[in-house]
Amino acid sequence: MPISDQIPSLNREFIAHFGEMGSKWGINRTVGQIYALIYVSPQALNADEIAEALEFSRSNVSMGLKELQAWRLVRLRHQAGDRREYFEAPADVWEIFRVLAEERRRREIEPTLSMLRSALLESPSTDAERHAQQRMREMHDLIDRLMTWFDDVQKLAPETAMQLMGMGATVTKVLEFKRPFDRSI
Amino acid sequence: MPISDQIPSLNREFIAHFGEMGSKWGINRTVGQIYALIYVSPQALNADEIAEALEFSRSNVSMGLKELQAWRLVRLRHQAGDRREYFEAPADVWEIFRVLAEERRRREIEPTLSMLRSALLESPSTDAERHAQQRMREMHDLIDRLMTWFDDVQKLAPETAMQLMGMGATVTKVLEFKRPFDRSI
DNA sequence: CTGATCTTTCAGTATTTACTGAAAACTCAG
DNA sequence: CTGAGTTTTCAGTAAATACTGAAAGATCAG
Repeated sequence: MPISDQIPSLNREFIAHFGEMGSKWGINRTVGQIYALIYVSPQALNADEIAEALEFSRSNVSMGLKELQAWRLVRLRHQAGDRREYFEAPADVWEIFRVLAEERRRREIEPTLSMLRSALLESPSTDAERHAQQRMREMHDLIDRLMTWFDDVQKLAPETAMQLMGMGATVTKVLEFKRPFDRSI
Repeated sequence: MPISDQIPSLNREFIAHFGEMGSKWGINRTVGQIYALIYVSPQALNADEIAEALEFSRSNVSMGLKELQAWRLVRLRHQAGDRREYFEAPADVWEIFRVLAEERRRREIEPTLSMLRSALLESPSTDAERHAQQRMREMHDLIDRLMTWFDDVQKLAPETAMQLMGMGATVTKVLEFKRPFDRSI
């Protein structure tokens, strides 16, 4: 049964959107759609159901699921008396965000940081190199700072993090007020 | 003069890295390398210099620069008595981060938010649709919250934002302490 | 063990994306 | 205006990526 027969139009647009956006994030169309389908599904799905619903080849679904597992975006479950593997997306959206951020960090940020770190160990011999190294240091320091901060927030319980976000503007005001008295932070 | 002759090895690795990472971010290898070259360069570069240094075709450089301008990552300048266009990267790394975040938001987040908003206006008719809509609402609300918070931080002066980040852990402790007395935040 | 059921791998093909060279378009000094 | 210097466009080609079907590999009930 093809997607258009089985999936409500509400969900169809959601799935299609994830397919199109997929390439803007690091994943491809297929993977995006598989995730979207699982995300909105009320129960866990097996690979055949996904292949049928989205009209992808079985092997394509297998590869897509493998990638989604590597991203820790879907979870594998088994159902009693059924040998097939069922997949579901974690329910807590804050957890999803946290996992996504962690994975992107590991894949995209850390390699860059370590490249920068090793570049900063070199001794520049020309002015051009000295300038380049300074630029790299600035980039390194910003990323490093952002990551340290993110670490802190990531450790928070969801509710606390939400609180912190809700306070964005408030915290700012406190800082503005505090600055004249304490420049050490 | 090819890249290997002209560019110090320190910079070569930086440029190569940005090329490889390029595809993980939404840009391609060429665009990544052009940006890296401009970023570490002590002075603004023109298209011919870039094409020569990286051994890309002139037209490829032209397209790459167009894309970098669309991302607002490079700035166009003119030098006295020279008709050619010179390109440079903004010096302030915090500004670069801000611009990048803004662009990604505009291109990747906003379209998703508006898709979700319109899906939330539909009236679900089945249980499956009701469930899907609830999931979409959770996703919408999280993204919306993150964006609102980010708006607040984005408006800060760089130094204030840095302060705020430096306080990540501190603010948390304040919140943990505060919770028993005030649950309203 | 055996064979039924399910998953993964992979070589080949299709599709998409990136890149080039040639030509068109633009810009401005003279 | 003219034309030399410069940038952009675009059709064609090259390269990379995604997708498929067939076959191999697992797993497990009987």
